[in-house]
Amino acid sequence: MAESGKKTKGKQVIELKRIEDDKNRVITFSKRKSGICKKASELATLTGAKVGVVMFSPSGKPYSFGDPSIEDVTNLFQGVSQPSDGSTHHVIEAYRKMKISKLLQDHNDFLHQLDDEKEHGKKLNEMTKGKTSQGWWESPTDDLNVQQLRQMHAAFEKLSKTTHSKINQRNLGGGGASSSSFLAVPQTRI
Amino acid sequence: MAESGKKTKGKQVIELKRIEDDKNRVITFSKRKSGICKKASELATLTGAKVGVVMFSPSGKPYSFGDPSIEDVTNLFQGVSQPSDGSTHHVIEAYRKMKISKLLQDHNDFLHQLDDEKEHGKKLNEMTKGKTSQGWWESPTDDLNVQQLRQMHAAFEKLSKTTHSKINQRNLGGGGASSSSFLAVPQTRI
DNA sequence: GATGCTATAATTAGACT
DNA sequence: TAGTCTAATTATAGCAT
Repeated sequence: MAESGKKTKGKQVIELKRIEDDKNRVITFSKRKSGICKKASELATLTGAKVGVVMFSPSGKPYSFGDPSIEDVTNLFQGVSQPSDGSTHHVIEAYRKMKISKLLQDHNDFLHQLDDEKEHGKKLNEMTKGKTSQGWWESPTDDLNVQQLRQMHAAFEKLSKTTHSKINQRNLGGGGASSSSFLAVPQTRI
Repeated sequence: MAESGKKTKGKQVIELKRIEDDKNRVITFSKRKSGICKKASELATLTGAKVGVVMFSPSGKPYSFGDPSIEDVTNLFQGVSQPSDGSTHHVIEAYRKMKISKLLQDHNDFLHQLDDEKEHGKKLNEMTKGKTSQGWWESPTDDLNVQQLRQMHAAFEKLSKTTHSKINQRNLGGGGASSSSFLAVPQTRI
């Protein structure tokens, strides 16, 4: 029969820009995430290198790969150990973590919305409906609060920078100017 | 000519174990390091994911890639170093509050800017500002905060709807971040 | 919405520069 | 040390399940 002769189109070239189609984007993330982890694993095996990979999916879910371990590698990179502070109120801390994480996710989605005119707030709505993703912030380690604040700020900072370049800033003349310099504030006494 | 007919052997299969030959191992690391960073960059571009990669070469040199930046991504996952003093419990606590407060301020500023560009989201902005200006995040027993988060959520959503056509910028600079954040840090040594 | 399939694009081992 | 070339291996885009 005059069949097409080929079962599939095979791999096609794709443009190096954000994949707009929701489903496709998620599938691509999933597949390529695996690919990168495999590559990282091979690199570590073949060369004996220490490799750490951290990825946050478009929806904000964290994934990681590490050899010897993601913690080891990132700590090695930052060259630090973390202070264990067991004196904080854990309930409040947990709540705070949840809130911060949530806000961070919100911002991620918000950024994408600005970038993505087709989808408006569809995803945001779905997310709000209750499937707050669970994950890294519920990890056993209990001393991530300060760090997570920095995460938060990094996110905001990026957001601000991105926006400022487009919108003529108006609010940063006075105290608000510290948006970008805030992170540089050392551990000073309050 | 009765030559072998092929200029090179092409890519050969290699065992998934440590490459013993020194030179070969280093070359492989170098090549595959580039490959992984490229993949990571593509993943970030295609799916909007945040990706961070940290690698220590066989000789101990650190390399990293990050989108938006390696610091942001690793901070997001683990947090940056904190000079552990042991006596900073309370300071940290207060510091956190200050930072949260500042973050919210920055955030409000951001909302203001968007609002300034387009007047449609004015009321929502007021709402958000009103809810947050009283310091809800500092309440010791804040059981309603999730709800308020959702309100903030709504504000984001509405705001994005009114402004997304105005702001048409890619998330965080895209490819620009890639090239500039692919850096070797020659200071650390293991 | 995750997995498997297939044809094709992309990566890379080896040799050289 | 990094870049080039070639041939062969891998990864994966588009579909199907």
